[in-house]
Amino acid sequence: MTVTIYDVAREAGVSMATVSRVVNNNPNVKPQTRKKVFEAIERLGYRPNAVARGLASKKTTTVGVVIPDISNAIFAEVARGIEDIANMYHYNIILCNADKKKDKEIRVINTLLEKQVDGLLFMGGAVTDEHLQAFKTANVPIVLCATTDEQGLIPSVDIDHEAAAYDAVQALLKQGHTRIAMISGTLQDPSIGFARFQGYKRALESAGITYDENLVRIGNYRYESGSEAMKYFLDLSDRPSAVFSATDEMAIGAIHQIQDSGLKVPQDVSIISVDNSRMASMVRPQLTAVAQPMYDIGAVSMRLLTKLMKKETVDHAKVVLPHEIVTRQSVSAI
Amino acid sequence: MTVTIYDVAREAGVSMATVSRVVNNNPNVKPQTRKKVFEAIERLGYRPNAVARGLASKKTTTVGVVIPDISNAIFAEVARGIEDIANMYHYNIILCNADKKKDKEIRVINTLLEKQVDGLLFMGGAVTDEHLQAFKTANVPIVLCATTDEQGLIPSVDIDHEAAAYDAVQALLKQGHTRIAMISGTLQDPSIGFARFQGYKRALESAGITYDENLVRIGNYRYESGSEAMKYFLDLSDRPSAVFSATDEMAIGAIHQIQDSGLKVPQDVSIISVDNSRMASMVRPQLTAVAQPMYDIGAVSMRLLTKLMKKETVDHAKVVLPHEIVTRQSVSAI
DNA sequence: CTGTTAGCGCTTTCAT
DNA sequence: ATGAAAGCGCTAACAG
Repeated sequence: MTVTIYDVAREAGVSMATVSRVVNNNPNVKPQTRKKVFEAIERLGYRPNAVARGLASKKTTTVGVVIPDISNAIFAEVARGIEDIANMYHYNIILCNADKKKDKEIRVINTLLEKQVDGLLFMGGAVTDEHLQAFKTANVPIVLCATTDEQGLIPSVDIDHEAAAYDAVQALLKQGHTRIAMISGTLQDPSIGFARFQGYKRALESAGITYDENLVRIGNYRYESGSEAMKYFLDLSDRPSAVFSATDEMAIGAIHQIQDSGLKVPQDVSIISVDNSRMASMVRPQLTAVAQPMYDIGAVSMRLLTKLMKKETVDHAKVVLPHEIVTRQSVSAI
Repeated sequence: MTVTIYDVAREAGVSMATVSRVVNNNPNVKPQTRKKVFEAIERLGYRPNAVARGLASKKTTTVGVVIPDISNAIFAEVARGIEDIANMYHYNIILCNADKKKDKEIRVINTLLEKQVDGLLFMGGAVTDEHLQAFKTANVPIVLCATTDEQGLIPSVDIDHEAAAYDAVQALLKQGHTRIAMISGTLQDPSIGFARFQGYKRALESAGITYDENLVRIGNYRYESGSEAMKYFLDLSDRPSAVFSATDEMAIGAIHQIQDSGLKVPQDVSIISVDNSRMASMVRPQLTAVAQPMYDIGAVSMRLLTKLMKKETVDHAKVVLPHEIVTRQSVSAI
């Protein structure tokens, strides 16, 4: 039924070892024998069984990727970066959505490890002690992707979310804004939520502006929640002249809310966000945003993982990719 | 170093078979023995090796997914549908981007098959004879996802792209438009490109309108190409009063092009598209579009694949999911 | 309900 | 340059 390496060996009149060598491109094979083997492979339609190979060699050339949600544009972009580099190094990826839920994350990490992945890329919510525990039992390298652990024990690649937020708010400050609101993500989320909120507060502080909790609303990263938050701000007696949104999508919701209430962006309210997804240039006015290099985060973390898997020594196990502000039309001077 | 089923057996004072039984939830184990085994597993920190299991049982509980581009929102949505259902049936997915390139598609199909996936979900460009050939050598079920083969030999789940386009254009016709342009995808793409173009032509025909090739531009599905196509139409001496776009993203590019030239949507030009991605409600005016149920296409195709993998008999191996037009604000009467 | 025993298809020493 | 043979860790009859 299925043709095995043994069948090929017999057909070619050589040993299994020799077939294995030609299949694996081992140079120690006489060209003539190699040819014979290839012909036998062709004739029989032989297809190597990667599972058997994995068992024998203890390598599967597949890596596990745990991701919050592949249907989120930001993460999908990271995933593409990961897969491109994985492909380049002949790895395949097993993709698991875990929705930033701790239990689900732990569960998929374990099944990935059971599947004997050669390495693991983890993109999730907070990295808790339980995560650390699970990582410890893995005897394969792990890199955190678009996240970091508090203690900085695990290799990771990410941007500095706090600084990104800080820079975004600075851009608003520089235009003379002083009443600056924030549409935040949940503070439970360490990077996108908490870190960006911290950056916002630090920027305000640096300008001597006292923090006003009425100017902060927590959204769920979605368009609608951006709209709702903005509605709240607009109804304030003393409404903000500028808004910092933790994500593009909420920013766009805010923009439309402003426009729908007859006001103008940026003339009446300026808006800036962090992300710079493709959508940022697909709104009017186009959105000014701090760019997170998502594709690169994916690509670099996969590259780092390949090095770790090859046991190469790496100098920077914690890489922080630069962010930059891309100025479009949603911010103006007050 | 690594603890195996044999170690657990010794530790628990039972045979490997018994350990295997408790790990696999085989009911034929005395509760007491089961308990002993679980304790040994716990004590040793045993983690079953899925690769070894795969070799022995000839099942990997993983399915291969070839997708054009995971960073494309439409496909990412399908992928999420696939993964959710896969997860529900305890399958994992190996994800491969193939960019609708035939060579790449054939290559990943083969590596997926080498990895002994239990089934394959194929999302790609045209299904050529070479594809059919590759599918034939697979001895696992395959389902086409958001595509179909001409001959209808392979199980598939998709919408009727031709009818979707037809319906979209009908909606324009119903509003009295007669000069209707189309922003198409490449005609090489059977479903999104060619089929939608055919639907456009058929709708025109049904209304007795002669086809004018000046009213069709080929885009690349991206925002910018929608803008460019629209610019071309706007420069026509006798510009169209309505535009049908093959995708949301190009439609949004067109909307902005119209607005940037001082005209209004839908007052001056109506626009309709096929997709109904989340972006459709994130533009102003909100985009009227024929909804493709992408998540469902993914979910249903994965569900179908599970049935095929379990060798259940399926009555409809070719499922065509319904599409519906969701009316928003981008279309008005002429 | 439990144990014995062959493999699953391949890689990898170790010889030759 | 090539072959022989011993596993890799597990499942699946089969026997009892």
